[in-house]
Amino acid sequence: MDVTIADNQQIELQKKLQIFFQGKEEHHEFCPVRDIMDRFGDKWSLLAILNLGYSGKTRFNELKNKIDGISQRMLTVTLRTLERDGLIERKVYAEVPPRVEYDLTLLGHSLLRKILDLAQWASGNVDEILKARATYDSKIQ
Amino acid sequence: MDVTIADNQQIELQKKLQIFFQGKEEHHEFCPVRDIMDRFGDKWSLLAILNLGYSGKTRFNELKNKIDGISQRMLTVTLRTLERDGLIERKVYAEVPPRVEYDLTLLGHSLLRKILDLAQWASGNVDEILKARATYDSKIQ
DNA sequence: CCGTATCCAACAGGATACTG
DNA sequence: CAGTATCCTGTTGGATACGG
Repeated sequence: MDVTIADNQQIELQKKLQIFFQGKEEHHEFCPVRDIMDRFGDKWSLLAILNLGYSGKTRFNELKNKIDGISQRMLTVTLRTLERDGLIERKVYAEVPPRVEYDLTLLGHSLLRKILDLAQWASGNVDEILKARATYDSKIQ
Repeated sequence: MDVTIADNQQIELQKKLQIFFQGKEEHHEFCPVRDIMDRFGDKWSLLAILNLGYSGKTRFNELKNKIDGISQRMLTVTLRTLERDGLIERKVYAEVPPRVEYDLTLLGHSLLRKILDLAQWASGNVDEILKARATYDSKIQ
């Protein structure tokens, strides 16, 4: 047999793709997945998760300082959404002044790992992408 | 020594996080990475890449039919952006009527693999997330 | 067949002011 | 301190019509 590593990778890839396309005329059927992946799209979710992963248990204003440029409103909205999805947990301490601490859940940590994989890919390919953009832009002028 | 697998994973995680936070007061410094990851956020890029990965070389209207719900405008916009980033390539055949074929580049294929990893995570955790949402919603009415 | 151009609605998200 | 509430703007993306 003369099966290369590349061939095996290709077969593996097709298998995974099958999972998402099998027997579905309507491809938007796997929307729950998209729904979750949309969390990658909003402006602050990734940064919130990265910062919580980096710093661990963090208070509201502390987090606000770490995530540069985020407004109070958007931090609240972002944290609520992540909490609702079970990715972070919110602990309120009955003190005066009030203290609220946020931290990743186990689920959140498992997502963090995936985010870092992705960030690693992006980081490793940013040069090639920027080069591609430059080439493209110079051609269409 | 009594270092568990979990401990090692944690250390590995912190190492990766360091890469993105090292010596940066301003965390938005690693924006090129975010810039790329924003492609995950828009409404159609992922579906375009998944479909191209699944079907290989595909024509414009063929792709339009496969990606359910996409408008002509958005397919054009999406494909242009992906082409500019060097993730897909566009081949025009000088025929009448014109024929245009799109396909993933090598870079696009490498991104496809990451997307599938992510989709696999999402797919594997969608139940837990939906359960978390239900719990959250029932608590706050 | 494969687009571009134009217009328009919906929504994400910023600024600001106020509260338990 | 840790939020809500309100208002307002910019961007995303859909619908439609037209062009090479």
